[in-house]
Amino acid sequence: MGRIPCCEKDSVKRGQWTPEEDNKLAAYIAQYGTKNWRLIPKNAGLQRCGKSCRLRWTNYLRPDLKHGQFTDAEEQTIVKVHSVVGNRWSLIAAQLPGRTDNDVKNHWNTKLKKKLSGMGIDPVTHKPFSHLMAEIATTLNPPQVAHLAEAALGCFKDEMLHLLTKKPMDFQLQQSSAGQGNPFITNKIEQKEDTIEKIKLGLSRAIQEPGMIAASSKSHWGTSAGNFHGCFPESVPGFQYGGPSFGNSSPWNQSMCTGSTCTAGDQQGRFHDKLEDEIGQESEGGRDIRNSSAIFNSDCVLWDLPSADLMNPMV
DNA sequence: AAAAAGCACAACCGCCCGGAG
DNA sequence: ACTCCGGGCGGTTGTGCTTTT
Repeated sequence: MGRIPCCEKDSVKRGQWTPEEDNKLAAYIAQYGTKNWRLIPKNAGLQRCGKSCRLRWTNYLRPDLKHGQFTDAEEQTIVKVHSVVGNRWSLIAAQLPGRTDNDVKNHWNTKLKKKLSGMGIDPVTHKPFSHLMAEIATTLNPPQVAHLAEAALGCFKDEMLHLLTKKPMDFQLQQSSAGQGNPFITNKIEQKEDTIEKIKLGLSRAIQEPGMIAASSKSHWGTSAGNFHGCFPESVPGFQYGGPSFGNSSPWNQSMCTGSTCTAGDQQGRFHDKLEDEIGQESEGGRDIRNSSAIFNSDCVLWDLPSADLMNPMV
């Protein structure tokens, strides 16, 4: 059975929209509105599928849309809301006037995910990678923990190398400031290996450190910088991480979600109910992620690396 | 200077869901 | 109860521009 297709695929045009098509669609909608998307392309004289017209309108032509770069504030909002509702792009976009779910999704996938990863934070759970590894490690026996550390390094090594070597100047500056003074290029490979070794050592230690595990299960990151042994970068220009989820209210922080197949929908729904209120209050009263800046004010404890060593958040 | 790789963004696809009739 | 439609979503592809090699 199944539904009838929204259009005959053979007879519709696909691909990039031309300015002419845009004009036709915009003019038609301005006159007749968006009542029936199936009829719109036909009536507007467009060889397009109704769904394609709807997407073009909602994602690009709508007059209230904002085009251009996301601001820092918008990025922070995305991260903040995402930490509460996950990949519900329309919900996130609703907090950003003039932005569409597709905009937000694209921006998330192309920039913000990398930015968070670069900060050592898992973009799915919004927890630091080290924290996640430690949580997993609590369920394993010591021999398995060692394997876990190896596996984790295998997973992250390529990305780490990418992040660490993307902007050689950072290394160069750090090297000279450390008084070592060797030319960057000749030491590049050695530095990579050295850094990987440091990460390896630190990660193994983190996973096996009982205090860290106890602390992480009790106090959530960002709420008590003194108890949390996580690894965060120092303040990133134009980007601050955190939000309401950094308190005990976040479903992520309660380990209900462990990946993209998160099943905590009910809880997320409840948090969503509070979301708009929270965001409203935060933007007005300043009770927001800026209060969790303590996170950014300590060097990485877990991996025994100064935060500048680990990541370049602006990659 | 040219080719290759990387990147950002627009657009599409297939599936699902809820509301209206 | 059923169909149709609009809309949401995750994933993916296509395209054009920029950066790197």
